[in-house]
Amino acid sequence: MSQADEQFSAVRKGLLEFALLTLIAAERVYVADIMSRLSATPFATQEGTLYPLLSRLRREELLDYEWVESEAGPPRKYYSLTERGEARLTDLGAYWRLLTDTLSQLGR
Amino acid sequence: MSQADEQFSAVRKGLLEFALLTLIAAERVYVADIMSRLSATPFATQEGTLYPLLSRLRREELLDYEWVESEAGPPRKYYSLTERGEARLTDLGAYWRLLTDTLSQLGR
DNA sequence: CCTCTACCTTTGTTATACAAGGTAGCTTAT
DNA sequence: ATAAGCTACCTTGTATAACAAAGGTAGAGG
Repeated sequence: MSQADEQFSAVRKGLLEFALLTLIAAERVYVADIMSRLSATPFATQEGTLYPLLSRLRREELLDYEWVESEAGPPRKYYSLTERGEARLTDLGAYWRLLTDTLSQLGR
Repeated sequence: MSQADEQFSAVRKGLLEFALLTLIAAERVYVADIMSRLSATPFATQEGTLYPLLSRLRREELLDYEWVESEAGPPRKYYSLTERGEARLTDLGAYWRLLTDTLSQLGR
């Protein structure tokens, strides 16, 4: 995967937001969960990438969070989608399909 | 579309190479043809974007070209895929499917 | 010689990704 | 008690890359 990642990084770029919104829409997660869920996928990433992205999405009011006490250790920030976030995810899905359709039409 | 393009530019970014290889695999084209074929799609772009991309793909030996006389005006450079180019296009298609599958699995 | 077509380069902006470093709460062991 | 260690939060700085806009060369035809 590492070699492929190098070669296709441009394609993957910008899709982390899509992956992240998709994941958060499906599960209530905090950062360590996100890292873990993405680690086995092409979207595997670092904290230093994830936090700024989460901050941006929060500024755009696509995400919300709540503090949740942990059984052991410091409290955790669990993320969820706002209504705007769900709308954005829907739009991204539509855009993704548009790209797919366009690519398939260019191939004729 | 212009508003959506702004919002989703990160997703579109990096896919121009994929779109371009797909198009050139399907048709023998020169730059004006490419601009025209892409103009009605999310991949619409400028000469200043296209030429450097074509140069890079040629350096990577994914593309080849041949000069063809025009009935009127200067000769045109028609592009085609090399064997490596076709292999790359196949790989991109596989990677695209991987991304699609991953996204769909994250949404559960 | 003027215009059109077609080639291509240069420069600046923007966004992403990553690596490294920094703060602080909670638990455990001495 | 208190120090050490773990978990979890987050920021800063750097490299890379795509994109876009503008500018530049040159042949063919009227």
